[in-house]
Amino acid sequence: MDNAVADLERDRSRLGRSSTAERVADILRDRISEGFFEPGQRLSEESISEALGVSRNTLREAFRLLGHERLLDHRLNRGVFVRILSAEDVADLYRVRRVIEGAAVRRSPTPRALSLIKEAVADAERAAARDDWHAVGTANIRFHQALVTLNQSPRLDEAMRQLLAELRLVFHVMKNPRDFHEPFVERNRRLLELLEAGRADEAAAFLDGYLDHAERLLVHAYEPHT
Amino acid sequence: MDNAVADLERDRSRLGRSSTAERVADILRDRISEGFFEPGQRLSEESISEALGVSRNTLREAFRLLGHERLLDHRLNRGVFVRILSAEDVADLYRVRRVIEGAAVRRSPTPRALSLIKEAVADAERAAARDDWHAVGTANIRFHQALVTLNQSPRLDEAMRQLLAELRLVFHVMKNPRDFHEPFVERNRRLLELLEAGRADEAAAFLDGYLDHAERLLVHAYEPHT
DNA sequence: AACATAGGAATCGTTGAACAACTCGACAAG
DNA sequence: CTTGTCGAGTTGTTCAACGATTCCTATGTT
Repeated sequence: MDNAVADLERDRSRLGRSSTAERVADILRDRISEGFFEPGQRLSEESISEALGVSRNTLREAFRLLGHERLLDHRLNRGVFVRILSAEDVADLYRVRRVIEGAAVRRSPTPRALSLIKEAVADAERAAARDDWHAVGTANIRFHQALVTLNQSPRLDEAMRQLLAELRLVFHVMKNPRDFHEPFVERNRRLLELLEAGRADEAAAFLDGYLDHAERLLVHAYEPHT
Repeated sequence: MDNAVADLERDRSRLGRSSTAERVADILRDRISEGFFEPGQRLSEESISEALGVSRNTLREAFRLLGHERLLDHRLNRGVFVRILSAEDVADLYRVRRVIEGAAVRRSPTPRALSLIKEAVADAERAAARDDWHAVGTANIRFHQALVTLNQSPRLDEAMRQLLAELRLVFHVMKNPRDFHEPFVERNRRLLELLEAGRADEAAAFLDGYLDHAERLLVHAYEPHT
C-alpha cells in the first residue's frame, strides 16, 4: 500500500498542468516553431483572443510567457511580434551551445543518456534513408537535447529546450532542408562513437567543429536575407 | 553630434522599461531577494494588489514573470508561494555554475571583463576590512557575475543573473554571513591572479574546488533546516 | 513637390466588477 | 477514526470600459 502511494507521487507533476493561459502558450509556441506565424509578424490581441475563444487578459498572460522564452518580442503599446533573430543572436545561441553541449560531452556518459542519444541517431538515419528531411531535423534536435542530458541537470535541459525553440525561429530560412541536415547525420553517429569509446576530449573537439559548421551554414543562408 | 547621439543609444534600454506589471515584478523581486518575503510564504493576490495599488490582473502578470524566473511557485487554484529550494535544487544550481563559470575562466580574458572582476575583488576586500559582511556578499555576487562576462554572451549573462537570484533564496539560511563569505574573499583574489597570468586550466581547477566548497557550506547549513 | 501638422481610427495598458471553479478546514454521520 | 458534506475564502477567467499611445491619412504650408 505505502509502495503504491509512493508510486503515485511521480504522477503528481501531471496534475499541475492546466491553466488556460499555459495551454494557449503551448498552442502559440507550436504555431511559431512550425512557422505558421512568421518572424516579424504582429500578433493582435483582439483577433487571436477571439479566434481561440479566450479573453484578452488570458491571452496576455500567454504572451508574457512566450516573451520570457524570447519567442515573442513585446514592444510597449505596440503589441507583440514574433521574434526576429539578428545574426548576432544566432552567434550568441551557438556560443551558449558550445558551452552547454561542450560540458556535456566531457562527462562520463550514463547508460540512460547514451540510449537516448543512440535512439536519436538511429531515427535520423532512418529518416534520411527515406528522404524525409523534416524528420531528420526533428531527430537532430532530439540528438542535441539528449547530449545535454549528459550534464544531469534539469536546468540545463530546460535551457537547451528554450535555446532550440529560439533557434527554430531561424531554421525556417533554410529553404533546402536537405543541405542543412544531411551533413550532420553522419557526424552524429561519429560523435556517438567517440562518446561510447570514452574519448571525451576528441568528442569535445569534434563537437566544436560541428557547431562551427552548423553556425556558418545558418548565418550564410540568413544574413543576406535580412 | 554623431557622438552624442551614439551615446544616447545606450540609454535606450531604459526607455522600454515601463509597464506596470514589470515594475511590480521588480518590486517583488527585490523584496524576495532581500528576504522580506520568506520562502514558502503565500502571496495573496488581493492583499498585495491592494497594497501596491494595482489591479489583480496586473499583479498576476507580474506573478507570471517571477514564476518564470523560478522565484515564485505557482500552484493552480492555490496561489503563488515564494519558492522553496530543495537540496536537489541547490545541487543543480551549482552544477550549472560549474558549467557556465568553468567555461568562462577558460577563455582568454578581455580587458573590459578583467576590470569588472578586479573591481569586484577590491570591493569585497574593502567591505571585509570594515566587517560589512552583507556588502561582501554583494561584491561576491558581482564577482561571479563579472566572471561570466568572460564568455561574451548576453544570454549566459542573463542566465547567471537568474541563477544568482534563485540562489539568494537560500543564502538567507546562513545566519552567520561571515562564515559563509569570508573564505572566498581571498580566493577571489587568487582566481583573479590566475586569470591575469593566463593560467586557464589552473583557474578552472581552482574554481571547481571553490564551488565545491561553497556548495558544501550551503547545503550543510540548509539540509537540516528542511 | 516636399514637408510639417493635425486629426482620427485602431490598438494597447489597466482597471474594476462579476461569477464559476477550486481548496481547505470544520463539522456531522457512519 | 474514516468518510461525506457544507461553507467561507481564493483563485481562474471573462467582460466592458476608458485613458494612453501609435500609426495612418488628409490637410495645409512653403
